[in-house]
Amino acid sequence: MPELPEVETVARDLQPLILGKSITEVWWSGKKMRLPWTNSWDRALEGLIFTKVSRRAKWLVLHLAERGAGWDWTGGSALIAHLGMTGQLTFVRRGKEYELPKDHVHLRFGLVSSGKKANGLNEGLRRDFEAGELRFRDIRRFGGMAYAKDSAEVDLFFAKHRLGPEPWDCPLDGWLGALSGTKRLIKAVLLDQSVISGVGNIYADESLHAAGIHPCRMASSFNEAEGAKLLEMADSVMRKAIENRGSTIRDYVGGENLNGGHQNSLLIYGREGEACFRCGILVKRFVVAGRSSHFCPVCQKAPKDAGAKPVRQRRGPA
DNA sequence: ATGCAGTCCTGTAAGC
DNA sequence: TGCTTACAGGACTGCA
Repeated sequence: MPELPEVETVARDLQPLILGKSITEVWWSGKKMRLPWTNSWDRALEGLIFTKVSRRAKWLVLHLAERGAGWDWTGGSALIAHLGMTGQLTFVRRGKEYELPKDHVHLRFGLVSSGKKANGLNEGLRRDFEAGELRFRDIRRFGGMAYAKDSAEVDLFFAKHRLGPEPWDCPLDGWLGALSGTKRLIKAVLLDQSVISGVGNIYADESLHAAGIHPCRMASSFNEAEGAKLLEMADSVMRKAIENRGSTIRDYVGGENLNGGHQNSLLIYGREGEACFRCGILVKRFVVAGRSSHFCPVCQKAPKDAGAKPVRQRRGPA
């Protein structure tokens, strides 16, 4: 499930692979995605050159320039992608297409080297100028891609989605204000992209565990130290996950179709019934804020009025 | 205005 | 063995 660290890994992988390449053709499966593709974008994209790959929260931004535009130019048009739950955005070298799964592929962008010498383009990043295709694959189609024809449209797109700051950009006073000003459980607040962006279910559980806070705590019950601690843990948990190239629970792959490595470092998510690494007590799982939530009943003390719905224990093999 | 439940979507695996 | 059903969850919609 791609969250900020997974999307950051895709961005870092893709940048050197597609930088300086131009789009020769666009193919769409015709299947409806969460972010609906529009046929008329195909013609507009042909001939455009990738100049930069960036990320905002869980969104990927593939910046494009018109042929002849300055190489250091990063404004202008862009392809914006969200990976949803099972989205994969990878660069596939020509001739290697059939080494990768071809089911559930919804968008393919044919790419060739622009043939231009780089003026100001970081030579170190251009390690590969082979032709190939940028491929969007998404089993559940909760993700999708959109084209924004200029920087104003890119800005409008992100304004519409009302993304809050990422953990490392989140001012403490704003965060504490958001906690005190809501009647929601802390788990729901962590997952609210307009309050703090980039955190999904996995890293919300990891952050709460690292901070020793139960997911059913009312956000408004936090004192300053608790709020600061949680923000600090969200920051460090995400940074470590980025270092490990994200977590592959099932379908996530980076921009080079490689699995992440952080799934082996998760301390609480997916560990129901296993011993807490800190205290040895068995990890529990409840549905909180409509999401499966993993926590340690000792390290993360439950509030007296915890109102989570118990989840039926999954039986292992007989 | 606020918060919650329901919805989408398909592969996987539990359970009968 | 084979079928049915529950589950995974990001972001949005609709309702109370």
